[in-house]
Amino acid sequence: MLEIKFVIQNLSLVQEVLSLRGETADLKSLASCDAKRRDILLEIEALRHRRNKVSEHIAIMKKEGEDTENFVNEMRKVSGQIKNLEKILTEMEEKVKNILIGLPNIPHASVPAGKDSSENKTIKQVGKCPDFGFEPKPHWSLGESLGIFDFDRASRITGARFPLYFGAGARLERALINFMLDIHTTEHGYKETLPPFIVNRQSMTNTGQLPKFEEDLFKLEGWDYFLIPTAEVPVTNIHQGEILNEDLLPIMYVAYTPCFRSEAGSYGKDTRGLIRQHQFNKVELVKFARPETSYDELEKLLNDAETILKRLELPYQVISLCTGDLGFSAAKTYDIEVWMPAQDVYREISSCSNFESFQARRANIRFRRKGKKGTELVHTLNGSGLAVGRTVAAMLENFQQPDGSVIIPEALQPYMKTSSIQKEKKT
RNA sequence: GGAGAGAUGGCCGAGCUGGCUGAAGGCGCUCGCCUGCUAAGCGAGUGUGGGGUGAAAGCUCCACCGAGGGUUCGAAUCCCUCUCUCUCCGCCA
Repeated sequence: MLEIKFVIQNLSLVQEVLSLRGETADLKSLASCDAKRRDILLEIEALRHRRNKVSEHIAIMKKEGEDTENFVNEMRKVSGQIKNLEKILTEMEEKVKNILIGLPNIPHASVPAGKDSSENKTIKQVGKCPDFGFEPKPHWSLGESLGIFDFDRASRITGARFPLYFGAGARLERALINFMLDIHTTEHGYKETLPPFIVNRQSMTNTGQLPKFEEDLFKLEGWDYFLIPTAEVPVTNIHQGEILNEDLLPIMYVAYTPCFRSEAGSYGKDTRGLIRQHQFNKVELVKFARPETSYDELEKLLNDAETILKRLELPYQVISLCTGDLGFSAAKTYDIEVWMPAQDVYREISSCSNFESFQARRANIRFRRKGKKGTELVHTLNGSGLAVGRTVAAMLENFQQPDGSVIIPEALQPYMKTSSIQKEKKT
C-alpha cells in the first residue's frame, strides 16, 4: 500500500505508474473522498472535544449535587450528531482504503521502463550452456524413463499439475531443500524458520496477494484461510504489527515450504513437466531491512540465490524486470532464469524483489531509530533461493548423459549419496 | 467436542461497585549524578496513530486498554458478538 498523503500529493505520478503497469484506478474519487474524510474528521473532533469537556463538568456538578439536566440534554444531541458523522466518516475511510489497497507499488528509479516482458533488461549471463553431442531430452521424458516421476498417477491421485516423485527423484527434491537451507543458514546468515502452510485473509492482504489476486489462490472451504502460494506470505507476516529493534536489522529468514498456486489463466501453458505445477517446493529468503540499505540488501539477496546455481553448476541469466512486468507489490525485481537446454530457453527459477515499505505499511511492521522520536516502516524483501521443482528440471536437462542417466554435481553428492541417477525399478 | 479462566503500554502487572486513569507499581530503555572498575544507588525522561498551529523546539486537540457493535451526558470498567490464549475432561496423529 502507498501512503495516502503521498498519493494525494503525487496524483499524476501515480496515474503514470498505473498506466505503465496497464492498470486503472479511480484516483479522482480517492482525492475527493479523502478531502471529505478530513473535513468530517475535523468536525467530529470538535464535537468530541465539546462532549469531553461538558461530561467532565457534569461529573463535578453531580458531586456537588447540582442539577445537570440541561447539559445532559445538550450532550444527548451532540452524541447523536457524532454518531451520524461517524457513519459518513467510516464510509469515506472505506472508500479511500478500497482504492488505496488496489494501487500497485511505485517502481524504483533504476527499473527499466517497458510495457511487458519483452522489454526486461538482461543484467548478466553466468556459466556455460552445455554442448551435447546429441539431442537433449526434456526433463519430463528423462524423468519418466528414469522412473523418478510419474505424472499419470499423480493426475489420478489428484488431477493435472501435481507432482509424484519416486526414488532418486524424491531424494533429489529433499537433497536440494537441505542443500539450499544449509548454505543460506551457515554461509549467508539467514535464520531458518518453518511457518504455517495455511494463512488467513489478513496475512494474504498484508503481502499483497489479496484483495486483487484471490483467483490465483487455493481457498479452504468453510474457512477464511488459504494455502500459501509462497513462503513470503507467512514469513513476512511473522512480524506483522511489531516494532522491531533497530539493532536486529536486517532480520533475515530462510524457509522451506511447499507452495500452492491455482495457475488460473495459464491453461495450456507448460502442461508438461515440472515447470508449472499446482504444488511445488521452494526455499525462500525474506529480509526486513532499514530503508537506506534495502537496495544493498537486494543485491546481496540476489547474490545469495545465485550462489546456489553456481554450486550446482547450472548456467543462468539475471534480468531486471521492466516497469510493465513488475509484480503488484514490488518496487524492483530481479529474476534469475536457468538454462533449459531441451527447450532452448532460460526459465525463471528465482524472483528477488524489494517491496520497500509497500508490504510493511499494510502489515504495519516498523522500527524505532535510536535517539529519534517515533517509528519508521521497515523495507521488506524476498527472493527464491530457489524453486526446487524447477531446479530438478534444470538439473535433469543440463546434466543428462547419452544413455539417459543424469550426473549429480559435486556439491550435491554428499546430500544425494550418489554421483548419478540411474534408471529406477518401476513399481 | 464439554467445562472454566483470561486478553491492559517494549515486558510484567494493578485498575474492572462507570466520571482528573493514556492508564498505579515494577522491570527494561535513554540522559544526568555518584562510584577506582563492575554491581548497586540517586534524579529526570520514556506508548502508538491522526489533526491544528509553528521555521523549529514546542504547544494543543482527537482516537486507541484483543476486534467489532450496544447502553450512557460520560466506558479499560456494564451488555452482546467474534477472535485468540491458558487450564481441566474427552478424542486423536
